[in-house]
Amino acid sequence: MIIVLIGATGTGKSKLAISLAQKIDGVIINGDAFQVYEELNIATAKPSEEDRMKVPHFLFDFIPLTSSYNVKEYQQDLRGELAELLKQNRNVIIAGGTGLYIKAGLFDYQLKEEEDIDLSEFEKLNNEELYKKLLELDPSVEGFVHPNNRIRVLRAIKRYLSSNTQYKDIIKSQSNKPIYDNVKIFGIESEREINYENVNKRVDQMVKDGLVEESTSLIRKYGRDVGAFKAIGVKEFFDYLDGKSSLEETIELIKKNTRNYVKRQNTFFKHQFEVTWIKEESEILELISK
RNA sequence: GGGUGAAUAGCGAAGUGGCCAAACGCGGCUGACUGUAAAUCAGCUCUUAAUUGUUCGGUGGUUCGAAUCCAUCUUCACCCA
Repeated sequence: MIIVLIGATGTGKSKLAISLAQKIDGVIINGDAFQVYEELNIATAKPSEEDRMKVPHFLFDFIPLTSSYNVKEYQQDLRGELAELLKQNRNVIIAGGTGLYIKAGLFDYQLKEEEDIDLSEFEKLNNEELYKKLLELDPSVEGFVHPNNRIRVLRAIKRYLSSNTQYKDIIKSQSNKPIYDNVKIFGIESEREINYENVNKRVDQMVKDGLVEESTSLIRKYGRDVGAFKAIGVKEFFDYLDGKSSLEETIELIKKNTRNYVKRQNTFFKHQFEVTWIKEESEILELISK
């Protein structure tokens, strides 16, 4: 059985995952884009050593901070772990907040091997020109990518050039269903206001636990050009280190960014998954015992 | 007690007679999402079902027309006593 446990930041996913795993003799696989990185512990709210002793945890804390990781790699890693665990007939709980990663891993997203393609030619273009160029190459993305969304436009160009396949054909080739049997997706329901309060408290706790020290020392150690430093709780310290914002402002910004992130997560979950929304663990236990 | 300046939508801040329901920023809300996803991007944000109604500290004027001009009051800031 694969149980997917999603929910916005600050809804208590990790805790629930551990408790649930203990009850059903399950293991936990990380479904979070940033908890895969080493060294980034406090900002990502990675489960503690102690928690990891209680229940086997997979795909946590295993990518060097300075390497870049992406959906494709996660898809492979997740499927690799699942193959192994399902062979052993284990109950698996995938818990995390990165909807895209979880979806790409579980559903039949076609992410082909790609060669490196030099996009520097395209990067010189302005948004409008770039979008026009994209439509010349792959007209089927029209309506799927906003012209201002440079990152996506560039990605779409790269995807087309390296696969030579139109976007609509990639989508068509997929079933839009999980590739595994017996997948149950549960979402932790939380009122926005309570969720926000928890986020604020959680950030304060992180600060007490040494967030400032961890983030600033990692930035000093590795510089700023590190993909993983896009994490909330790290990037906000750039201005702090430059003396452009105070510690208080920085902490407030982290809270705000987390709140905004909560909103985006919920939008994704709501529209991209068929979620059974639950408030308590008992509801999951009841539903999976059927 | 005297003088000067300020008061604009949730906040900051433009606007100094018609093109103003009022730029812009922030915050908030909604949404998109197939290799940067804790990223990136879009829409909405006085009010109404609406080409509706009510606004720019209060009141009263001037004017065909006022957030913008005049008078007065209130509050705040600074300066002089």
